[in-house]
Amino acid sequence: MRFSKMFIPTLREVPADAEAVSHKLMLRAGYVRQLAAGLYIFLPLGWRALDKINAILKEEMDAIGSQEISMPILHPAEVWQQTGRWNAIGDEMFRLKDRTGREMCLGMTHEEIMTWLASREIRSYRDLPQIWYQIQTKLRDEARPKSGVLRTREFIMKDSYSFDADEESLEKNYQLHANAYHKIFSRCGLKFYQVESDPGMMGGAVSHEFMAPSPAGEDEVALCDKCGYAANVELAKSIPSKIKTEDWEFEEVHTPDKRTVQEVSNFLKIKPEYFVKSILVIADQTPVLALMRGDQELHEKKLTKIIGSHRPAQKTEVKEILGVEAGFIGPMNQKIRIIADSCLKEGVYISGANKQHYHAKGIKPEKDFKAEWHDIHLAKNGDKCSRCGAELRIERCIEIGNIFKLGTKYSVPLKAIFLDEKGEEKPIIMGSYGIGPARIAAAAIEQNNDKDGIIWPKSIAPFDVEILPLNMNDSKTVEVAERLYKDLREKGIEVLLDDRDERAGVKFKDADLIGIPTQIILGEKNLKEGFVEIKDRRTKEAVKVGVEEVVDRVSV
RNA sequence: CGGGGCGUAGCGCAGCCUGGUAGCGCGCCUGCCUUGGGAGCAGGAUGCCGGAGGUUCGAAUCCUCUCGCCCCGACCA
Repeated sequence: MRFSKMFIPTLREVPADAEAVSHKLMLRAGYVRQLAAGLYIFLPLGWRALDKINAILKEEMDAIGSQEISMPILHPAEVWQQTGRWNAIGDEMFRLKDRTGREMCLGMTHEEIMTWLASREIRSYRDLPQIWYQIQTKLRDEARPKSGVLRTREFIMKDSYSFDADEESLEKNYQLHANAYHKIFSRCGLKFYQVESDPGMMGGAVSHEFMAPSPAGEDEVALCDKCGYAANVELAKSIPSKIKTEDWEFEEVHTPDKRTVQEVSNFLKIKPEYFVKSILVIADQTPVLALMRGDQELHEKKLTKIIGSHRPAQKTEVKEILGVEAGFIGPMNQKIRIIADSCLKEGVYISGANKQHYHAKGIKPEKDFKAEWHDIHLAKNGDKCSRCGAELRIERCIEIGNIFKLGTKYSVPLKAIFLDEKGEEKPIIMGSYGIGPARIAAAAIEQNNDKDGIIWPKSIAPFDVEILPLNMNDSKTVEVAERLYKDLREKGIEVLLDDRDERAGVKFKDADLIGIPTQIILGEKNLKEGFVEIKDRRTKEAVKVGVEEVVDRVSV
């Protein structure tokens, strides 16, 4: 392509409402434009990059026997009603009515429709296994679209679905996908981790996420470099640092108006890890007391798995239920259900004394209070790995893909049944697998950029090579540029020729910004001696090469 | 949905407090000049000051409502 004919609206200044690096660079380099919150237009360069990513997705999907199909984006409500998700999902689903008043929605994912298809067409174990996939638009009315293309209300997704006769076969398809995903993300030049994750509303028991480390990400993962344990912090197990067991005897300490752990800690000059933090929550009308060590954070999702959905108690409720003001509550002599974090099992602690302006020192777990012990704290840097004891590290990541074992969650309600060898009816065992191509692009930029702009991994760059004829008024320059442009393309290399009548500086700046991996620089002086420069965008290293050698020296 | 911030030219911003009819830089257009890191000179175009209502002789500026966008949090197949 010729730069002069291609729509590449680069920006000198950063639009004010971009925060994430990838967002800023995608806007500045002319890859995307924003239509409204969470709605993005992909411009020619951006679309080419996505095409590259999608081509890789297709190759790797085809390689595991997954078959590409295309499903409607507009769905009738009934199918979603049958699985219960019509009601389970709230405002995140775009809903509408057709002209006859029939309720419809815009697809946010396709488990229902895929299963619907399977239910009509798959009869026998002989029809299994199947893997179907599509690369297609999804719509979700996100509460908070953010970070450019990373969280949007409309986005393209590669979603595949496996249909199996039994668990072993599902396991096989699950591993096929996991392996394919490793290949895909590696080929896209990303640094990534496969981590254990919470299946959430997708249902099913097992799921993994593929996470690309980046400060722009929304998730945190806990990683053990020694044994390889890797999990999203929403379920990561960890062992907080051990503390010394003090030989305090039980006593009540006057702590006037000192309520928070920090306040009491400062007042008594005792570190927060010697405190028990008591948090009252209300789960379905029933009060539950959650106990944390003073230096730990409660992880809501972990608690939800144990007691179901809940909310924090209001101040008046605390007084009503426990008979003492928030800030002075403790676990002793409580009649209500108590969930305590496992790390509190050992040690001697301080907590509220259940008495206004008093805290109790010398509390011994199991002796002074009973509780159900669970890991309900948020894993943090420096915690120990629950498997091998080595130190964990927490890294912020972008979720670029996920894989779920769904089991029969969708096949049962949608009656996707097959007859096995014995003629018995069985529900199809399913899995679902997603990848966000735009997130791959954004993550690639997040992981590969410098002060001058994007540095695309070769595999997903919108072009392989950019030719920079520095002076378009020099006939020799133009002649060589045109010849290289033609020869390289004939060799199957995708070339962007900056044929604009711009000064050298502008061309250099734009080339670095849009990030094509290889630049071929044609300067007058070099050309007179028969040389051009081949410059690597990433290292900025340039080599002088004879004009006739260029085509052979440029590899894809 | 809760908290915060911002809407003035294509982009980045000033002006608003203290009301008097719109400004800067970049970009854009024309010409000259220049061609190895966002050149220079000369000339030019561009605004419902997000929208609606109100106060006032007069509103970008003050007041009320509303819409939009961004950030933090909640939420997130």
